[in-house]
This record gives sequence, C-alpha cells and structure tokens, in this order.
Amino acid sequence: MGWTEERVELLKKLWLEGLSASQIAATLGEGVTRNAVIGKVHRLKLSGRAKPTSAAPRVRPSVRPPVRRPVTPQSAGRPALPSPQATISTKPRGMPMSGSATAAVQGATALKIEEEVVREVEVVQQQAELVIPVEQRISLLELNEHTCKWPIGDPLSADFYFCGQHSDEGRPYCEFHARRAFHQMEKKKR
DNA sequence: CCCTGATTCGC
DNA sequence: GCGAATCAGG
Repeated sequence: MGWTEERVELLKKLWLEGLSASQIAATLGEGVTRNAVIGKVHRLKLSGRAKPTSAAPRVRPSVRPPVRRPVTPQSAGRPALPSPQATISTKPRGMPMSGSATAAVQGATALKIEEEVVREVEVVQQQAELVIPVEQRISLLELNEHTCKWPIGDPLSADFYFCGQHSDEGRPYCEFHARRAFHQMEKKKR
C-alpha cells in the first residue's frame, strides 16, 4: 500500500508524539513495517522527536565505510507482522484517557484517528509490567514445576508473592518473565 | 533475547 | 520514492 496523504499525516503525528517506528507501523497496519516507517520518516526529513527514546548519538562516518551488501536480491516477501504477544490479560480497570489526542482533529478523520489512538493505548498496556490479579497470586508453598517463580514485591513484606503463571517444563519462569530475566542478566554481566 | 533508530542502495 | 537488509546501539 502506498503512502496516501492520510497515512503520511498520521505517520507525522505519531512520530512527533514520540511513538516508536514499530508502534507506528503496527498502527498503520496493512503490511507496513517499521523499516518502511523509518524510511519514510527520513524522506520526509523528520528527525527531531519529542521524546528521545534511546540510541541518539549517530556518528557520521567521515568518509564512506564499507557496508557492502551481497549481490543477492532475495526479494521474497515476508508479510508476517510481529506476533501480537501472548495474551496476558489483566483485570480491566478504569483508565483515565489523556484526551488531548482526539480534540484537535476535524472532520471525518476524527473518528478514524480515535480508533488508532485506542490501538496505541492497547500497545502501551501490553508493554507495561505484568500485573497478576490478586485472586491469582500464589505463595511460596503453592509453587510447583510448572509455575513461574518470578518474585514480585518485597520478600519481607506481607503482600509479597510469586508470579505463578504457567511455565514450560524445566523452566523457572513464564514466557513473560523469562524475557525479563534475560534482560537483567545482560545488564549485570561484564 | 527483546528492542530502538540510521543508513545504504537495488528496485 | 520505497523499504529490506544491515548496522549500531540499549
């Protein structure tokens, strides 16, 4: 799908709001990859962002470094979008929307954009820390070979508990916390 | 591992 | 102009 004016405007808006390229790609949907978004952003000469997420210091190579690509085109299409992450549904609680987004939009575009914003929020929620509903929390005694042993809270506190989500055989953590554990290891290592 | 943006260059 | 592949970093 090409870059229609609508899509370009939405791209600009979201980019300037500080959403990541992949988030924008997911919002635009329909086979748009984050690479496509980034490429378009550059062509539009957008660069400055509201929120410098990370990876800011791009060092300009003084001359031209050898970044040669193999002559193999390999133009096979990969339509697959990033998997929508395992459905970790937490108990829906009232969420105060920051209603700034929908305000300054005019015409028929408003409704569409509102839908997009809702999707953005969902993405954000998926990326937030996993919260186990109280009724599902388990104590030390209830752990077994198939429960995630990720500790939550202060071990000395009364409301300390373990994650307790299902973990695969031989694995100490659930899928979610296994990733978490990896991350922290990487940081502490070296 | 997950992710981020930046860059190049064949198309 | 487009964006996959790649690079470089967190």
